Amino acid sequence: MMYEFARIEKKWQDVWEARGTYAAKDGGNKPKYYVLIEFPYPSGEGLHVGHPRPYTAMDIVARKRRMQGYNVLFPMGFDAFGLPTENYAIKNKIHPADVTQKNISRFTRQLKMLGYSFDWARAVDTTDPDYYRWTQWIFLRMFEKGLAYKASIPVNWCTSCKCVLANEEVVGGVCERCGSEVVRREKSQWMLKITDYAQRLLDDLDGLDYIERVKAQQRNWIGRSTGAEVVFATTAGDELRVFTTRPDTLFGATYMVVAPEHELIKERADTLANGAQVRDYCESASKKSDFERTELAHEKTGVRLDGLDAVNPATGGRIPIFISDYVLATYGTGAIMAVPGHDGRDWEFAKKFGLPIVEVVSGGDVEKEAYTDCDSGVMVNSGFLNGLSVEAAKVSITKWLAEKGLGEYKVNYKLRDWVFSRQRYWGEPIPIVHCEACGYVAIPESELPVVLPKVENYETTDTGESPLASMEDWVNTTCPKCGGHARRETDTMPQWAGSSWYFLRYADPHNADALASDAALRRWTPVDWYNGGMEHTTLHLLYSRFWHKFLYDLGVVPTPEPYLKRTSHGFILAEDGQKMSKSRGNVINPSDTIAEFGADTLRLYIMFIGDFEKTAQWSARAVKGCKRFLDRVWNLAEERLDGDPDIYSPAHEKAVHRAIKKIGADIETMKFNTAIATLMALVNDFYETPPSRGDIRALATLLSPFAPHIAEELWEIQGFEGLACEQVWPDYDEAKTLDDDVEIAVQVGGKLKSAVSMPRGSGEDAVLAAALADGKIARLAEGKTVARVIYVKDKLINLIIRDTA
RNA sequence: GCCGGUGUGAUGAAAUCGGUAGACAUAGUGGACUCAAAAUCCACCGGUGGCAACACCGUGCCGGUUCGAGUCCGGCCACCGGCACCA
Repeated sequence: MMYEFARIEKKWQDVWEARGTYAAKDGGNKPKYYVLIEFPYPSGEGLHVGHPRPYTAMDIVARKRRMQGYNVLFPMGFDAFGLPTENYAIKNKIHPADVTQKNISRFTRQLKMLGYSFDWARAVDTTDPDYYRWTQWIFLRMFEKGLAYKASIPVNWCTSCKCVLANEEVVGGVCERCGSEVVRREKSQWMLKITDYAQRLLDDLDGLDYIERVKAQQRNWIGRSTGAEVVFATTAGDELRVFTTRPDTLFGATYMVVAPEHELIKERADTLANGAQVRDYCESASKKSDFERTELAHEKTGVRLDGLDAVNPATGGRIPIFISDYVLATYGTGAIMAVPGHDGRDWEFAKKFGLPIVEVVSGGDVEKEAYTDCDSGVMVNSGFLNGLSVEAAKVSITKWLAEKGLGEYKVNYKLRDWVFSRQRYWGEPIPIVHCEACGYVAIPESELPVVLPKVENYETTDTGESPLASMEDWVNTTCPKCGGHARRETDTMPQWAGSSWYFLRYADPHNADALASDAALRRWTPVDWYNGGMEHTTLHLLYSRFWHKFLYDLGVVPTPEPYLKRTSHGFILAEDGQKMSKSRGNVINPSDTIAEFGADTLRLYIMFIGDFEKTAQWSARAVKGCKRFLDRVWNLAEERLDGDPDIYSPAHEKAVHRAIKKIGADIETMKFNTAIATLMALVNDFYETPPSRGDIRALATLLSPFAPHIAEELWEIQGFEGLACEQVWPDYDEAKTLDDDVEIAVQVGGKLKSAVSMPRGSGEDAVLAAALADGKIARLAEGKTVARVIYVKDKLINLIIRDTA
């Protein structure tokens, strides 16, 4: 009989669905285990081969945990708000909600074809009003606590999406999504104060089992640095505050620089001798895109503020103030003290503008380049700091500043608040109205959800307003506070809103009274193991940690962190080594592979392709190898064998015990490729010596997390009890993994020369005797002295041989 | 520049602790089966020299530690990912 994968796969998918095999059970006393993968954005293109890599990996983990006796929650859902759907809808004149429904059903169908053990009854859809009601609810709690606020700030404006972007969405100066130019625009935006949580987001990483590169990237992104805030007085009586990580170099501050957006300019421009020139500079800086300002503008430019100087609080000397775009308005105070002797950028600027460079840390040559080392070097030209180390000087000057009321110890972060408004239609409405009398007012909880109205025209406008703004009947409303006239907020939330808490909803997906019940959250959260893409490390992963901490502070969730363990998969490249894309025509559709070889083959191949964490290249030829393996498995067991299903054959007992050990360990460390290699090697053994019924039982059990359909079919053919996927994960006996006789390598002078077979556990004397009895070794040792013997039990013996003196 | 990672056959890759480098697979070569092909099964498969036994070389490069280094240490080089005028 042929291995009819299409029939078999459909058959078992139907059985599992009918029996509710993979439902997470809210009762019972098994320990829980929550396995999570990032839910997909249901794009119009359907499933891509990139999707099954993380899904199959975590399906294997979920299946193994069930076999290990856990009550497993392994859910799936759809992150369905977002621009591609909206753009597709505009182009094809279909409502985004209809597009979304169509895409979700296609994704669901494709995912079911892969035989994943999701609990489909818990599926969530972020665009469902019953879902986004709670997204809005969380936003309102943040608004109450002052964490959601409106501010007019320079934002990143994507010229193609006609929409603002979060800092995290701007990559290399262009829009992360469409690659178009991003420019600065001053706009009033809803913001979320993620910066209030910066320190906790940083500190709590220490206790988490995240892969190191994820932790490192989040730490970098949060960007904590310590130093001091120092107050400089200006000759006009202003206080000019700066942040510095090197307060020790204060005596070397020979000028100051403020960002073009700094308040001081607005206040003082009129009083300056060169006010017009300063304003021109500001204007041209504001017109530059982020790209021009950061990537191209390494040549320093700037203008001195004529007639306004500052006083260095340490030296008492007058120093000039400049305006330059190398100082960022959004970091620190938007102003710096410039120490050209010990900062590369300040040094460059000082050289260009002919400003004095003072050495305050000895050890370099400040005329040649800035000396930035702070580990070695001694303070000079620095009054009371002279002779101190840099570290001691930092402490001393900070104390001095605090005593004089001129400054204090200060921590700064690169992390900025999260720009939370989008001028688009297909997102969650922000549940706020603006009342002329009361200002911004929250929609009462009883009126949630604020449902996204059906509009005729959801195209974007160049004015930077959401398509909702033109819906007069919807926009005009009454103020919940005073009953007067009010206008609804017409911006919507970014795509990252719904995904910031979706894993909580899986615990209790149909709850109408809360985002999830307290009991359900206590039962299922936190997530035990979360796998997702590296591209979400500073977006979704950081955002959802922030939301979760906020919910923890409110007492809504029981733990301060949402995910205990985080792993990440590599991308799948096309066969030509390029990224898969429609335009290149090199996209592999999983459905085609399933049709040709079956879901089990695809699952196996995508896991066998290479190191799970690394980028891998698709190979159609290698897919066939996995199909060949399953054919070989099929041939072994397609007819019912006789014999005891619980006893391994003497010929294979050792190999089976080893396979159980190896495969179990490999799943835990995500070395799926070597786990599959172990299965292949076991089957190769079975071709050399026919397996018993018990051996086949072990094979089907071990294979079942990887290739669940064929495992189930063989299970049935062999007449074993129950389902393969419901078996207990087998134990191995360490003693039975070991050989009675071992091959011991014999080295002479560290070089492999021979090998001897010895009983396991043999002592050095016996092995040495056997080694010397070996013809080749005897020849090498003839007439010489064995000066030293290194023996590694059961592995190797190394003889150091010298000429007899 | 900073942070993280990688470098091994023709190819994808293996190698818990420093202990027989190349498991498993793809491609290839030879054979069996077949009228033939495909499929399947069996064997070989890092390089050089040799009829062979065997010898020498071999994990990006240079050096070190060690009886012994793909693995540890120091110094380079190349590539990939992230951040970047962050004071």
